[in-house]
Amino acid sequence: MIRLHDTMTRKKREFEPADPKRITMYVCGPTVYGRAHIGNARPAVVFDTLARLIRHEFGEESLIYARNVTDVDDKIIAAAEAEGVEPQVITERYERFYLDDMGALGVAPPDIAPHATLEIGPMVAMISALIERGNAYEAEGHVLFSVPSDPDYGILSKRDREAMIAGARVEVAPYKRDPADFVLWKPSHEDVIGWDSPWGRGRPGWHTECSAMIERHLGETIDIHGGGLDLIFPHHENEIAQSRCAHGGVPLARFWVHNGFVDMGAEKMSKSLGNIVTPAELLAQRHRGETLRLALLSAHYRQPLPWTQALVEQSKTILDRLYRAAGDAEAGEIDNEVVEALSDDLNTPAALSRLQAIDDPAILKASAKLLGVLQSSAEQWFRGGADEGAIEQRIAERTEAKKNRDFAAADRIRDELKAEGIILEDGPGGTTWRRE
RNA sequence: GGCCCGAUGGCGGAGUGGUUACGCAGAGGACUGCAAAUCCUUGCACGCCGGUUCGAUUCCGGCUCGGGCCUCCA
Repeated sequence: MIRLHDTMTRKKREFEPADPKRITMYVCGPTVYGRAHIGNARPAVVFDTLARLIRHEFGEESLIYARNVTDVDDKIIAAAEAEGVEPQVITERYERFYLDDMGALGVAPPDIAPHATLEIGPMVAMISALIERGNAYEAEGHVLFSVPSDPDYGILSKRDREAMIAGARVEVAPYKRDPADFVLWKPSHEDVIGWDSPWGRGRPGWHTECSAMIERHLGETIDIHGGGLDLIFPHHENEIAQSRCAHGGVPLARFWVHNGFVDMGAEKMSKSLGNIVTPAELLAQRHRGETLRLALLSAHYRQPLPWTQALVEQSKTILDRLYRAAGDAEAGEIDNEVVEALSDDLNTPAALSRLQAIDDPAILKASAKLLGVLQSSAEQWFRGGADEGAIEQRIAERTEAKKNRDFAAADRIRDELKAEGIILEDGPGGTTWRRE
């Protein structure tokens, strides 16, 4: 039995899918205009882990996991203009980077990766439906969602109208009937990417994409909708409003699952604060993706996670030990306590703790797979990518020096290899080596 | 200002009404030419003030501090 915290009710509840043979999960994916940072990676890793758990619990084929790609957006347009290229050049490049980066973190591709630009038809259809139902209106080439038309608006973020108006940082464009109304469709000038629509040439607003893609690929009500905490308002609130109103009031998602932030110091890591660290940078510094993944799973997904060098190093040490413990074992049975820990609202720290207590290599290997770690061979982890021949030769030289009790020479060789990222260890059976 | 979340040892981090996980780092020891790895041993905490209770880190209230959202944001 899996229990999940649901943002809508702010409580942990038993996760009972509507159809255990067809569980639907949608997670807000990247807007592809720049390189993902570690904070962006957290939801990808968290929901990848949740997907592993669900598949373990309900069967490999039970889950349909969709993660969208936002490939039309004002930031993309701006980036394209800045480089003097077509938006597709930007979006294709950064989607490729995103998949590479997430792949390095052991994140499996989702089952479905809908692209906003390929879903314009469904979006136009949904917007039209909202207009027909009186939940949206056209104004100066824009189509806006009428917030006052939806009495349930605010159910997820627990905001009432007065609170939202008190906030009043919303742009009050002259064509808005109500300050809280948000854009479903906006006009595009001739030199900007756009599609023909009943309201003229334009492009969709961000919130619309997700609602339309969910409807088309997964259905009117999905089991799990995930994303970062910062998406609760306005993005998910708006998705809910659109979908509920377009579908006669049926709920959009049965569970709303939100991950906390990765922090730098006391603040969240974010591009606008300029305090980001990217997986690409860390990987370039010889850190392994698996290390970064473990670091991201070291705190419960709803807690803030302070990102530090020490955390990365600690994660590496833990993985070294796990790999030594697992050796070259084949995966065996999965440890039940690991499953139980994960089943309790994806308690990865508790699962990791249990993992470190498993002394059967086969069970360890199988159980670690639920967390998406320990899936290489120990040989690959400790030695992969190194120039074995050269290292063996240096070791032979050092062994000779040791035999002659020339410890200065022996230590020099060891230090030189250390500088190249190779650790030598003398054991009863001779000298062995591993990558740092 | 409104809404929301958090505060656990040097660090990371679970959890619990009563003997307070686990990991990293540290200390001591074994082993080693010295290391590394491994093994053994080991010190260290529940923000403040009240309340409920036989008993609170755990429940309730207040406070302080920190963070998030309210604009793009994982």
